[in-house]
Amino acid sequence: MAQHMTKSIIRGPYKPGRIREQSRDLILQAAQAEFACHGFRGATMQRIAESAQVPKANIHYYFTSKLGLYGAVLENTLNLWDNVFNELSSHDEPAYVLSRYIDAKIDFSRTHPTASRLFAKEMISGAPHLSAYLQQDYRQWFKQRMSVFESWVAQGKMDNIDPAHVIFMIWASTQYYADFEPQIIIANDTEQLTEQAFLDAASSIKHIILKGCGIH
Amino acid sequence: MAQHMTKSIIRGPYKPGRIREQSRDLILQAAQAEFACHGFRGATMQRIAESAQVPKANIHYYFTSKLGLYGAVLENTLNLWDNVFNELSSHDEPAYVLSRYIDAKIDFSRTHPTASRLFAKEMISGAPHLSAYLQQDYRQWFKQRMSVFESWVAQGKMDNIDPAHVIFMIWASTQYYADFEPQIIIANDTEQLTEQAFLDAASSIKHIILKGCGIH
DNA sequence: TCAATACCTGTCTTTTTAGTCAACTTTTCA
DNA sequence: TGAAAAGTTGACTAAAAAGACAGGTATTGA
Repeated sequence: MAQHMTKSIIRGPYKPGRIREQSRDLILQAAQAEFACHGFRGATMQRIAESAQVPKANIHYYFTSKLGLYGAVLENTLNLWDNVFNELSSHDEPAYVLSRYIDAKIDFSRTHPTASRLFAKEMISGAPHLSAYLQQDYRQWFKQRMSVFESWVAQGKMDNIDPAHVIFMIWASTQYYADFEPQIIIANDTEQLTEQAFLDAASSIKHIILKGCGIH
Repeated sequence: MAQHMTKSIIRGPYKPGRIREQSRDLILQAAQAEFACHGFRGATMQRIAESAQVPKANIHYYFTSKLGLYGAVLENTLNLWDNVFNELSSHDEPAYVLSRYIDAKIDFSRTHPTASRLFAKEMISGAPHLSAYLQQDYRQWFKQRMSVFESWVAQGKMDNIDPAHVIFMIWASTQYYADFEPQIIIANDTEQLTEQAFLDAASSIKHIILKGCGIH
């Protein structure tokens, strides 16, 4: 009530669908964290409800089922992903493109760790809910990048390495700092990963990838 | 019965504890796969029982509880890990050590994918059941390797890169081929990963890591 | 102001789950 | 060989889970 009034002042008068959007976002946020931590089967609607501080029945008002909620979370997270990486399309200089891409990936790991973990969990489980995405957008994206790398190899701008492995190495290395955080924290003897730690990681990864691929 | 007789012929006369060992192994195997796929909470005793083709009550005869079973699976897998990597202790030539290490890691991903996925799932969940291991054996192992890298840097045998990031890159890149198999399969446009695919991956990773670190 | 619509939630049902237990069979070894 | 020990399992219980739903409140626009 007081809360709703405040929001209406900030965001304008109520319209049908407005509250819907806010509540859905709140639930999606909590659900993402819960699914990222415990996987689809391990997550419970009750815990998601508690985390979002809404009654469990409220979740079922906005989402058809647990599976429907999970699908919405995945879709939501995929959009986020696309928005972040779409800009990095094409450029002639591999050093520039790869540097920016590695920076963006590391930044994503820092700012959206749960999104990264959600996908990691889904992949490790065999990606049963991502087949449509993997077969289409992802496959297309991957093939495009492959051809860019191949043109760089043909132009002598980098060593003759299978581009797939380079891409996998970049993904693996950058996502590692989100997905395997506990391991890194203990190795670093620290409480939590600072922004500087992520910048250092990006710097090392860029050094090794660029030099390792013979890119100047 | 027939099964038991066969085994007794192959492995000698029965002794107390013999059947115990066999049944435990069978259950542990099934449990590892189930926990790797669905995580601790997502796995169910019923599914593990079906996968191992034993009644659920039989699992509770050998393991105190679901948590006890999970602990046994983790311990079992940790031993496996140690046995594979302990040999690679120390050698003067970084190129030799890192090459063999990368080969061993990739081979582990190929031959023990569920073990890799089990740990990945546990890490992504925040490693709630691995704190003891991480705080002791792992920490110790990590510090030892760090000092080896530092001596290489001091001797001018490799570039001045924070060793932690190099180790993380190797782990991330090699484990990726076990943990993110669905993604790699779709990118490669194949049905399953062949041994050759793993060898190619190892080759590319070695090229990039060694050259990228300035190791000759 | 006042219907109409959107939103909220306590309570209930059904299914799934971990774990128990007592009766049973098989194996061992003296 | 036969009694003790080890192993096996169907049937049960209690707790936790997803989901349904009716009866409520809040918001809207005319």
